[in-house]
Amino acid sequence: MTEGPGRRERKKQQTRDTLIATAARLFQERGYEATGVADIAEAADVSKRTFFLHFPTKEDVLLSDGRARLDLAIRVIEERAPGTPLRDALAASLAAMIDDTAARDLPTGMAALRARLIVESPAVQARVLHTAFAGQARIADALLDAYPDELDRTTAAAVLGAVVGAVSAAAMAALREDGDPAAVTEAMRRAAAIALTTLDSLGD
Amino acid sequence: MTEGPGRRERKKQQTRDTLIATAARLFQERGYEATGVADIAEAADVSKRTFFLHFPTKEDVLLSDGRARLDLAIRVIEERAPGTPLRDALAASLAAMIDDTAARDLPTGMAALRARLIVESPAVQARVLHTAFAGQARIADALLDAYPDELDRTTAAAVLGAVVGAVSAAAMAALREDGDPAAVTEAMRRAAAIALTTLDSLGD
DNA sequence: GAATATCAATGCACTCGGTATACTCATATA
DNA sequence: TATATGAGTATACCGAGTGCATTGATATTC
Repeated sequence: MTEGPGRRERKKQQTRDTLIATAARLFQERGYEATGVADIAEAADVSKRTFFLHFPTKEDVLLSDGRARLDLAIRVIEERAPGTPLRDALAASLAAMIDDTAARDLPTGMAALRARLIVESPAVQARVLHTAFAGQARIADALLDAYPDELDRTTAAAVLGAVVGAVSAAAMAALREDGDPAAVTEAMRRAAAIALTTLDSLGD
Repeated sequence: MTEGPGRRERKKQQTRDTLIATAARLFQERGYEATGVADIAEAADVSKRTFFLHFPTKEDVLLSDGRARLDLAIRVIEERAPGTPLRDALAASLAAMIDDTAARDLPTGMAALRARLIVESPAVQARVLHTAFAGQARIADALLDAYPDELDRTTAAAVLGAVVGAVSAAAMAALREDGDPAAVTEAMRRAAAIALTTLDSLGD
């Protein structure tokens, strides 16, 4: 009895993977706006209805791995070593996300595609921002749980907003200037470092 | 010959104002999602097509005054007194936006409505974020123009991202906790102050 | 091993935001 | 008075996303 998911679950996952790969290819070839959900479904040989069974919106097919990355960031905070200072926990959480992106997405070219589409499609941009914002709120909650004596809810939100805002904006600026992935990653790290200084002034 | 816009222009403005007022009322009464563009147009006694002649999307009818506020922020930076330190210029720009919001929107109830809709409608939330992000990039450009020796493009983006991100996240958190406008404004000011400390570490 | 429950996927009709086109008519201008 | 402009209209259309009833493969129970 090999554990693991059964055939049904595996087929479901396969459908999902096919949809992601197909969408990525079509977006690459024709551009985001010019590719309809019906086209993706057609090319993946499933119904349009099936697409929406797997992804709530067209944009989400691009952000499929975002939740895993968010979980990672939160886990880093929750599983910190006892006595870890707030600043270090947040820095580690950020670094984990950036490293994970660099390690997983950059080689596959997914990061590059996503970057291109973020720059060229306002709809994607809006969706990414919204997702990031929601994720940042969850991290803020985790941080508040972990350091209840040093933070209140609004301050936690402000700190996370500053950090995520800085990283996002820097990444976008770097993307627009030159798309080199290494340069973008470096810009994100620098922005994170800058924004983390907000924590140094908290005990006033 | 009274100067000013002619009758045509006045009627156009009137149509626009009617649309904004009608939309606000309907959103108030029925909620955002439950109100269609067709409903708004119908209630304002114009065609649906006319609505889209005035506003590019349904969300934009709520954000009609955003551009003026952005122009204000940029003007504050451009018209700073010679020798004003970077930090003070940015702080003044931010304060001007927050004050303008408090002064203009809070009395009319428009801020309260917008706040309610931001919290309850993901679509509005995404649109507001996107607008804020685009605006923040323009302020970053203005800041870069004003202080070319102290900033590079990525750093300017990071700093503005931190500030706007902090203020946005804090405002949202305060909105969710209790909708009191004074509390929200106060949270925004505190977040701005926190995020501005990023500037203290720039000369390293 | 047959009966039954579950659930991914389907087909279809529908809503709604947004657009294209071709038009009307009041207002502005010469 | 003649002409040009541009706000608003009617209509048909597109694409994203949903509701609903159905099918068929896989999982579970007896």
